[in-house]
Amino acid sequence: MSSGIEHLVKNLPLFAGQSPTEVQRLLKDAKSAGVRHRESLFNMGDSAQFFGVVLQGAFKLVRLGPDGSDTIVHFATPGDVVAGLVMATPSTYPVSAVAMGSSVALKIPRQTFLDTWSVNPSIQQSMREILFTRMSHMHEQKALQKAPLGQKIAREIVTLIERCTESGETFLPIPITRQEIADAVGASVESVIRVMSEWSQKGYMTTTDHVIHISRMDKVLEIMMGQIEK
Amino acid sequence: MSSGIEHLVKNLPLFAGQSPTEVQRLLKDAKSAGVRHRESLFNMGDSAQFFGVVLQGAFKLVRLGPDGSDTIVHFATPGDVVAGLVMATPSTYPVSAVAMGSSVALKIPRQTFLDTWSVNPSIQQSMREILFTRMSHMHEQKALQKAPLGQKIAREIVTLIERCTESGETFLPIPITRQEIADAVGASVESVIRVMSEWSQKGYMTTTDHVIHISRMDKVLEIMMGQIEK
DNA sequence: CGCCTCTTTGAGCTCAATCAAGGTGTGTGG
DNA sequence: CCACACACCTTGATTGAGCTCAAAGAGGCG
Repeated sequence: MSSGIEHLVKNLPLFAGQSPTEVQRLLKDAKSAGVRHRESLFNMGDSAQFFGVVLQGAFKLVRLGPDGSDTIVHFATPGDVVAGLVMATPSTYPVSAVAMGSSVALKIPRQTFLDTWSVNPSIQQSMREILFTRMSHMHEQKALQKAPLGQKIAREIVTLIERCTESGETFLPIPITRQEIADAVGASVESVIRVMSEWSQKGYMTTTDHVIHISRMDKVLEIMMGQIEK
Repeated sequence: MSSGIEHLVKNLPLFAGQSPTEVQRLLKDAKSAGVRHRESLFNMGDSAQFFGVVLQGAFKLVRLGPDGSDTIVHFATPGDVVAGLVMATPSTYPVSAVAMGSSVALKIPRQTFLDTWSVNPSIQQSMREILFTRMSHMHEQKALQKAPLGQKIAREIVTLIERCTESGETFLPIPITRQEIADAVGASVESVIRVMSEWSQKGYMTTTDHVIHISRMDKVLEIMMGQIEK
């Protein structure tokens, strides 16, 4: 464990209630890894030797479609566990984890998972909660399949902001491109741009350096709820 | 536990490797419940007092959209665990589980989960695998969002058949309506009918009493792979 | 300056949604 | 036994949201 990381780890809800010595054991052979923008923590298809806990920044979990276009399956934000489910059985990563902006993650070896994590009920509990959140999110998204594109985009942005910031903030602290939003909601870049440009023109939000700032959260929430047309 | 159920339980991969006495404990206060076609095992919003293990038939996990239309989030088939994730914390069911055809499920109280399941690493492992499968399935589905409707329907049917039958079978042993397929792939009934009617006319499949039988699996697989137009 | 990534805008087209109507089979009650 | 409701399937006509293709502007960087 490098210095300067401990405090980040301490604050993770994931480890809440664990004794310091137990945390030691849970992090046996763990390394913190800085990953630069666009670089990946692990790649789809690689043998899954470790799982990750996001400490800073964000990672997109990407699956390439058969045609080459890729789909963003999840945005992993600080506190999130990635590839936790694949540790159970020897296998390969089902997705790639690519950093969005400079990011930091703990890389924890599979063996530590098998030895320590899988027999710690409290950690298992935390991981179930994380999974549950992710699952709910996917379900909601599925339920919105037939909703207009604007609604999907609004929801994606809003929930991402909620997950990344102290409540009340109105900007998304991770750099995200229109293409990434498109990959996340299952739309084409052009369509995403058309929708979001309109919002910019109406003064609902601005984008600077790939960072989205919402100025009219009320309006965006209305769109998200489907109470507004377009 | 009623009679005639034991053998079903014995064969579940979920309990593989558990000693008989441990199985006893895992099933403390569990009841097997027969549920008739269209009736529900539990409803979205109800306080989550128990989770389920599907023994026979199938359950659709349904979420109602805000507009009233509902979305099928998952088809739970024998061996599947439903509402397993919500046992961790006291909460309400995030979906309804509705039987498709006469079905049977074990209802296992939350307390048993907390006492026994959550501290049994081997069971936890099995549940992780089940979750992983479900997660993969959702990811795949998300990756197909932009694929033509036929491809989505074909995939849904084929994977459902795989999960419900010994490998090699070519029919879906649970009664499913076009509406349900539509709700599962996120399309309108009419569109599903148009696609499937064409397949029937071409002799790829037949439907009798809501049971789908595939006669040209080769063709259906080609459609699923996107190698065929329409 | 050329290359790269990302954004933008326009034009045309297509797939699937919607609306509307009708058909079939089953159960139910008079 | 008929009538009626109900749940599901089918077909047609129309429409529109979003996709595709095409072209080009706007920063950042070696």
